[in-house]
Amino acid sequence: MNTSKKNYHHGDLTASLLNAASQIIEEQGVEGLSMRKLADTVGVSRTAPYHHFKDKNALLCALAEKGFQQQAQRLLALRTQKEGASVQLFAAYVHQYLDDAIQHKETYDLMYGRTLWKTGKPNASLKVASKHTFKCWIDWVEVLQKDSVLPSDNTPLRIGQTTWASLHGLARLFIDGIYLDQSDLTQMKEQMIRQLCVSHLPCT
Amino acid sequence: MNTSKKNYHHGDLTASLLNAASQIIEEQGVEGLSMRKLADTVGVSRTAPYHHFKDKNALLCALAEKGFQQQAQRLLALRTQKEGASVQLFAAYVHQYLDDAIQHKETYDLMYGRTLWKTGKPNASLKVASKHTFKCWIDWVEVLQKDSVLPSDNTPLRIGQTTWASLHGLARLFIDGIYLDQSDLTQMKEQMIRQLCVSHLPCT
DNA sequence: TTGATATGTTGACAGTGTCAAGATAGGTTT
DNA sequence: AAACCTATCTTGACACTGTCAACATATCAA
Repeated sequence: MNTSKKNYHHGDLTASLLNAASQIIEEQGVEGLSMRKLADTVGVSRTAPYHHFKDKNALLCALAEKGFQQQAQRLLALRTQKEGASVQLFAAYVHQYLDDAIQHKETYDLMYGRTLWKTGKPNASLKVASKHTFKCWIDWVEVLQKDSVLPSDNTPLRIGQTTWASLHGLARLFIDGIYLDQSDLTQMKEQMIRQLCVSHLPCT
Repeated sequence: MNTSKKNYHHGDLTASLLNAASQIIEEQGVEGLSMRKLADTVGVSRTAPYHHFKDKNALLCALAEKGFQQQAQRLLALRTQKEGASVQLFAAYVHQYLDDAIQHKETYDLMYGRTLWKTGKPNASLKVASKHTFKCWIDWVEVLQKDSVLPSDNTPLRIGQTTWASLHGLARLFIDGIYLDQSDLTQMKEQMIRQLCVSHLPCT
């Protein structure tokens, strides 16, 4: 059929490839993933994967897409979780976002790195998934603005863009190995929260 | 001699390689640079460059180092330039930093990308150069704190780290092709400045 | 002149992504 | 049941990559 591959020769190569690729990337990064090695780990010949993914790029897009879906779900969960003040929820999100990004460095890099967005061509469905994730973020930003957590001197889009850019930048510095001191991270996260929130400098 | 290569066979291969490589990278990015093509453009055989650079990595490090030196000089120039209020100077720097990063995307990526810092091993002298550039930044941050442009609720190091991370994040989003709308950039830069500066919310 | 050393060359090896041509196995149609 | 189509997998091949080893030569010092 179309969607569900039955036991042809391998079983379910599509899924096996995605799983193996995901693991290799988590361990060695995108640079460590080669189609040939991947095929070898799964136990098929070099070109077998090309019957399931047009390209190496297509495989990576599919992988990244899964990451975006997970992140979108996490964002939605946060919005519904109404217990606790918004400020603390936001602070918790910042911590979570960065911890998560750093714990899964390589996946984060796959999702937001130039391998997919610049060098390769992002898939149509990958674009959709990432835009949806971003929309979830913007929606939450709007709420945070109403709760006076984030500044209201601009549209939710702009505030969402710049605040996210800040988080992204911090994440990248650690992920790319420019900053390495994990001990700095905690303090930087807290400073970043102060920088982003309205309550940054309490007016009297 | 040691430093100045005279007219041996080629003339000055070291410099020629750096120039050609720099140009290729500006045009096609790091991914578009291959040692073989580079040697070909310069007009030598494939392995000739290896007598001037131990590695492809070493060549890239040398290239990035030049970038850091330029940036450090620009930072120093800003600090001595005392005309105009500090706030406006800082705003101008933010604009310049991002415009420059985006205009020379590929060089920026070389300097701060994972190609050098994560995948490859950054040179000893590259580390020195980048640290020096960063120190220039921190020194200026200290001044900006005293001028009440940047917040003083933390050390110059921390403030410097987080503010720079924000700029870096914004730069990366455009460089990596995640954001493409140049028209958004102007507004995002201005919002970012507001986010970073103390005057963000004027206290009455 | 005699070396030493810096610089350049060709040949080779292992690795990469991916196309083309052929084999086979599964499901569908007659 | 036989015939056929198509999804899947295979081997072979090509052009590309970084870089090592061995060899050639040009330049400078003794």
